[in-house]
Amino acid sequence: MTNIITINERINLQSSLDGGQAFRWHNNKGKYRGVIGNQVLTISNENNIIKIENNSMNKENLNKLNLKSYLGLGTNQDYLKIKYKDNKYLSKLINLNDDLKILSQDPWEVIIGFITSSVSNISKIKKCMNSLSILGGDRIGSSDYDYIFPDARKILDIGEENLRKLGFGFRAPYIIDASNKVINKELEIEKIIKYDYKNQLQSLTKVNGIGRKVADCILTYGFSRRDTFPVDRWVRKGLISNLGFNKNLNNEKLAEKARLKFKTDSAYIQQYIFYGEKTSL
DNA sequence: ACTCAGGGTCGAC
DNA sequence: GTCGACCCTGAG
Repeated sequence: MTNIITINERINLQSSLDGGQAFRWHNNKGKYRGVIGNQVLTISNENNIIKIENNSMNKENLNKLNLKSYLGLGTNQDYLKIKYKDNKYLSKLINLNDDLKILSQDPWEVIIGFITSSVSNISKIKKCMNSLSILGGDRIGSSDYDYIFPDARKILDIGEENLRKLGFGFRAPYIIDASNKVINKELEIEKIIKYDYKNQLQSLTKVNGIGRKVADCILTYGFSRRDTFPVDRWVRKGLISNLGFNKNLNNEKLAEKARLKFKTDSAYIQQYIFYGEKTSL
């Protein structure tokens, strides 16, 4: 039984786990506790080595490869520093946040998380997502937030009115729609990974409450795409103010342009810009 | 108490 | 393509 795993790589836990990609990691004195799959884990940095502890009630063996994949550790993005060294704005952001990693999370939870993100803020998204998992999910650990995220069936059992009571507001019917479309197979999550980008967007945006920006986030954080460039209010600001993009373009056009420019660097560049603009670096 | 804005999207025009 | 509506909550 492997209850502790160490990985000799670097990650900024704050910006990666709690910077707006994922909404259910809880910081307790620098250690981040959260759920991956059906296990409760605590992740910390000790002497520049990543330490992952299993805190589940029913512990299963930790799989190092899966954990590395979740944490975006398989690949190294140091090359970005060199590639963009002549761009003052980007090189500053890259160097300031060089241990920021893009996670590969459970697609369903990401779908609900980013539907919830619409005109909201990170702290409120976290509140909603945690309340929902507590109300509808199976408890798998001893702490308040140790729950598996509820599946579509369980969310339908909870119902729109209860989602509104939890604070989801006008997003509640969107979440019900996503759940319905999963149940009746209008949205087949396990198939989306095989589609090309255009069809992925088309499938996801069939769901009420998922537009281009939310779909791009879902594809990035839930389906491991890295050639996606979600454009929100912050990223729009960065692209226009600091990278010379045309302010007359709408967010979808900006996303297309940025995606063409940055190709498979897109997801990282986008996240650097998001993080940078939000913390006004 | 009141205004404002926060990882947008939808439907009507 | 543009515009108002949409829920709620914490900050000022």
